[in-house]
Amino acid sequence: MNATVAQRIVIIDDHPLLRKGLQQLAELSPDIEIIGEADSGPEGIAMVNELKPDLVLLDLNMPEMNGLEVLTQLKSGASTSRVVMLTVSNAEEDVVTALRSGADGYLLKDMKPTQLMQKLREVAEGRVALSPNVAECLARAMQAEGARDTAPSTLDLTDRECEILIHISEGESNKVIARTLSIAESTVKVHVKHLLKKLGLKTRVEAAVWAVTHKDQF
Amino acid sequence: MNATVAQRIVIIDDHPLLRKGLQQLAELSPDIEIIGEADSGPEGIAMVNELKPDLVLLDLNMPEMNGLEVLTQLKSGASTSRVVMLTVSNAEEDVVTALRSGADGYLLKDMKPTQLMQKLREVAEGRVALSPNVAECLARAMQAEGARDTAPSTLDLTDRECEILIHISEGESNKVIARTLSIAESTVKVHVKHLLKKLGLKTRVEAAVWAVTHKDQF
DNA sequence: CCCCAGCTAATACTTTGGTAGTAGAGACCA
DNA sequence: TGGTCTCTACTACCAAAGTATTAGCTGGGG
Repeated sequence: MNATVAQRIVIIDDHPLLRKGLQQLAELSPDIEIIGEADSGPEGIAMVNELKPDLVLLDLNMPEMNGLEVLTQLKSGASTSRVVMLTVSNAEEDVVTALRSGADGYLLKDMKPTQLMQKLREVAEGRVALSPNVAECLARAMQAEGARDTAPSTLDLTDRECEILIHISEGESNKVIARTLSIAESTVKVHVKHLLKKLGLKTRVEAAVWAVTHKDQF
Repeated sequence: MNATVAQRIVIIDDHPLLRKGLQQLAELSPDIEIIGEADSGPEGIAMVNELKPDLVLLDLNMPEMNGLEVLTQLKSGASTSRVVMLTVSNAEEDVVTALRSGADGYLLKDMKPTQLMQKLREVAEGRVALSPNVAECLARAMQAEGARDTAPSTLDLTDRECEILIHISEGESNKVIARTLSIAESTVKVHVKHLLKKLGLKTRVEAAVWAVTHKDQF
């Protein structure tokens, strides 16, 4: 593959020092460009939705909003960015949950810089990047559970929120939705706000697009 | 994209001569491989179900079983093969019926061989292949019935309007669109107003939904 | 019993979206 | 040359969307 265009990356991590390190590392790699940094989940989600990076490096352990929550919101949202977890924890549960939730990679912060860059390139090519220990960990998890159900992806929109999402995707205004459901417009606004938050989106337009591309999935 | 693997094709046509011609043509194209030939509908259906080709070339006018019947059976069955009609008839009715029945292309036998191969590659990439005359024919059919569809879809959209429509469908605000296109927000508003008028819609939400459901069509 | 989640509703405020009218610059065509 | 089209840009105004906060009501579970 010819990497003519640099990978555009957003980092979501609450450690400034680590972000600095990644910055420096990226400057040595012409095929990797860090276009944004966020030190919290919500901020990161907003940034991803705005910048639409090729890749998101996401820390697992953050105050305020857990990295896994951020991951699910990113993956359920309009974003098509690939997401790689970058963390110190190789707890089996976290690894499994992250991958189930759609993570495109799971790397540990103790990796050598050159290895890390190599892994990021692999992700850019569509592969799943795992630290060696993580791979082992994953194998064990697989053995442990054999064959069981797949696809949790609960996506906890309430009935009412789903209903309103459908109306949004049909181009209806809050006022019209309110009238057809016989509730107040202010109530519709509340539901809209909640479903936007849950989907990790910012406007009803994104919600409408999400709804038509993921219909049947909510 | 990645043409590493050749397209596996089955031909269903009752003219041995034409089949021979396609064979020779395929031998000159390393990315296209004919893995089976059938000279009747029932035989073709059986063959498709067994070989599961990437692509089926299907004649419309065959004795015993009409090509459209074969098409509907293939599309209603377990097969995931793409089906391209290859025929001498460009009767409007046939074209419309075939496409409505799920055909992935409609080509005429008088095409130049190189053109034909090109169209088949387009189908492999997920596009719909039409002979030029067929496209015209289809356009006429649309005009004829366009009254009730709420979709004027004359597609008068200018380049700029198309561009902005795409940004809308990605959930971007007028302000963001203005910034990325390096024009004023007021100008974006003008374009939005025009494209809404042309599409017969009232809000950008409807436009976004229209765009994602009719992508490639504008 | 209380607590919690979901639905309802309101107020007040800021931002964004959409309409209307005007107008200049550049391209193209007759 | 004049006419038309596209893109650009502005002003002004009103409608719609979204945020923030508070709060009453309900049903189910610990």
